[in-house]
Amino acid sequence: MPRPRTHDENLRLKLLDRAGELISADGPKALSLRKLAADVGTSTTAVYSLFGGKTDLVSALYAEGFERFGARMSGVSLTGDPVEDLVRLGVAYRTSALADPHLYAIMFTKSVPGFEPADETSEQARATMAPLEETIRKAVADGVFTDVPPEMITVSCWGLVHGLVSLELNGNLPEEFAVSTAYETALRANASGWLRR
Amino acid sequence: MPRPRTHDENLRLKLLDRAGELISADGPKALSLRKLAADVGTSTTAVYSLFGGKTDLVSALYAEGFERFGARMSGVSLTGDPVEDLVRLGVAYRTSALADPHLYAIMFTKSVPGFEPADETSEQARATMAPLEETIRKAVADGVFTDVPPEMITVSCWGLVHGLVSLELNGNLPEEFAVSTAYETALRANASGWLRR
DNA sequence: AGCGATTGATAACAGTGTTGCGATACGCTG
DNA sequence: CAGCGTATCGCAACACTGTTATCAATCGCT
Repeated sequence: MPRPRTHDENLRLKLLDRAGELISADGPKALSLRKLAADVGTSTTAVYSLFGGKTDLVSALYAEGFERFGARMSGVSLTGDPVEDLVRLGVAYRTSALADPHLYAIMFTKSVPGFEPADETSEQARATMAPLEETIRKAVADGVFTDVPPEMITVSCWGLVHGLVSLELNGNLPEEFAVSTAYETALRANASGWLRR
Repeated sequence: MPRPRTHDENLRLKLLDRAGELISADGPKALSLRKLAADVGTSTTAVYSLFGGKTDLVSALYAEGFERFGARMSGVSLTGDPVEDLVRLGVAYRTSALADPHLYAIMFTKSVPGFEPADETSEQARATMAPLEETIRKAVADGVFTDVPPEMITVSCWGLVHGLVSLELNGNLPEEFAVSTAYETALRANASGWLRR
């Protein structure tokens, strides 16, 4: 048989790790296949045999990002009070995003030019929102939230947290803005807006 | 004196126009200085003498984007009812974003790798939100909205619309989701959440 | 007419993702 | 044990990118 393969699962993980580091350090622009390969002691060919190309490598990072994200989201301890729980989930969302902002950028903004998430992985993205969906579904069923399709509230909450986090990461918020407290207040106000009156 | 200059204001506008077209057609990745120069019948040097470089060209697009955006926002006819007005402004925001999504991407997501908005232009960005700020400031002063710093509400509303629009443009929303109506409902619920109780 | 100076297109440079070639290094066969 | 076959992977070529240095072209003035 041929020479022993070095493009194995181990190398795959090393590439993925290093790629994440490079992106986290200097942004998506700094992720070059040549530099990546040199850093882990292989050639650019490895990326092609293990992933398929640069966009597929990014796709793998995308998936990993959602895995971490989903873990944090489902790790939130819920109280049963919908408003309080939505706030908690929102805070966890922000914490996750701030933990690795560049992964977040890959997930939710088109920060790597050629990359478009595949439908399958895009499905995984929404699966991350399961705890949120469940909380809202229950609140509507219990008559605590107003009677609209739950997805409507889900998307609204998701939109709010995503928007606030995006603005923060993008540097669009005023300098002297007390982000943390304002963030929580906004979450609470938004959730309250869905209370049955 | 030297040869007559052709790198003039006229060419500047043609470059800006064509750059916008290229980006709107195939995304930021498709904006190449060589192609751009060829399309308007000049050389890449023009971009350097007129703008300074590619990122500066993008910077000019960024500014133009905010100009259009600001025009649409301040063109909204207001009623005096804060909740209704926030909904109207939000709808105008979405309309603007959907009108030229790639310009929106330049403005609010880091869609062009090397580009970082300068502080000055970033200031212009927030100036666009003037109608929103004014509406909210008044509602708080009148005691219609709860008594928190107005910027807090402003950022919250901005975050919501920005988040929803981003998710929509990014393809993160479910296929069969009735975006328009859900969008309006979400805006109204969020605004209602700030009502004094 | 010819000089001087400035303008702008051309071409070189360093970098990118991607692809095809070809040396490599092993198991199997003779 | 020599040598073949073959899967594997590093290197180099290709086409492209933004950027910069060079240098020919082109005008007004002497």
